[in-house]
Amino acid sequence: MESELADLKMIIKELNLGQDFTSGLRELIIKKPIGDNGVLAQELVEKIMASFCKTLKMLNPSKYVNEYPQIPVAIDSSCRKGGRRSPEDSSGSCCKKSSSKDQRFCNKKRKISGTSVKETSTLLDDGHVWRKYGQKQILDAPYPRSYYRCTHKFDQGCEATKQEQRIQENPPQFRTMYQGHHTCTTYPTVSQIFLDSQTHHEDSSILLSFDSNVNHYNPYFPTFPSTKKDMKEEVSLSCFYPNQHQIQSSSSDYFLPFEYDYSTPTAETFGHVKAALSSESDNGNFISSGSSCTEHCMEMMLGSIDFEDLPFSI
DNA sequence: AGTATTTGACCTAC
DNA sequence: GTAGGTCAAATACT
Repeated sequence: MESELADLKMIIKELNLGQDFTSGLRELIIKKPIGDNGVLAQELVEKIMASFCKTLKMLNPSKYVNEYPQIPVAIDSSCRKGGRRSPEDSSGSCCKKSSSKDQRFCNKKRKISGTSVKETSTLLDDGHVWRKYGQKQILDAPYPRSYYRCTHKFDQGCEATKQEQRIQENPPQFRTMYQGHHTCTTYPTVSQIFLDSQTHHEDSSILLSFDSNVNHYNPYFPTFPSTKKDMKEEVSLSCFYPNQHQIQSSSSDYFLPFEYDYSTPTAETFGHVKAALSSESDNGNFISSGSSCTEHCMEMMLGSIDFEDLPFSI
């Protein structure tokens, strides 16, 4: 029995390694698309990732959750579909009152590992869709703490949660604590990638895609931007991170000339940026530049461009 | 009507 | 025993 458990642990460990390697490969492909086969490669990587997740979910016994926190563990949604449950439901079918209560707090162990804390002056959109499920007044804290879970907790078993709490009124200061990793297949928006890049890669760059062709498969931007307003908000948000904002792509339809310094906007560089935003093609439009874009530059861009008049369709 | 938020109650970890 | 995290009915919103 013990040796079987040891074997299972080894299998899960190996699968986790494979998952990590595939994740690394995905990042590489996203950063450096490999020509004509790039889309196919991205699709294959997504399928491999899905396969790893599926296998790990099947193998994962709940008692290993703490030892392998990166394993996505799906909750038995058949016992809690649709969020609300009528009182009579609790006495029937799979969720008898006692077992329901047993399950209710099965994940209630206070999470210590796998957390990250951010303190910001504003409550920024982190790119994920959260559902508020509680608010609590905390002892000796002047402001209540809000509890959020990933909106895909029940449909995809995503266990990511976050807590938000105002810690100061003037100037406003908020503390956001993230717990768990997103295992849902809703890909991050530009702002999320940007926030991640702040945490993990000092010199990372981002790609702004204004692709309006829904058939063009791009796993990181499946629906972006869904509206022109969304796009404006995404671009606006990036203004908060002026020194790290780079617009870059190696397979762009539109290149900003590299000989210009886009960190100091001039009439000339503005013309390039505006033309890039306004251009259109069948394969989608990309802006590419080796220069970083400063907050000032982004603000001026936003001020000078009428987003409602952009030619691509939504 | 469907979805999201609010909020008091409940339960567990400490 | 208490503080903090979660549930779920009620309520608000779209």
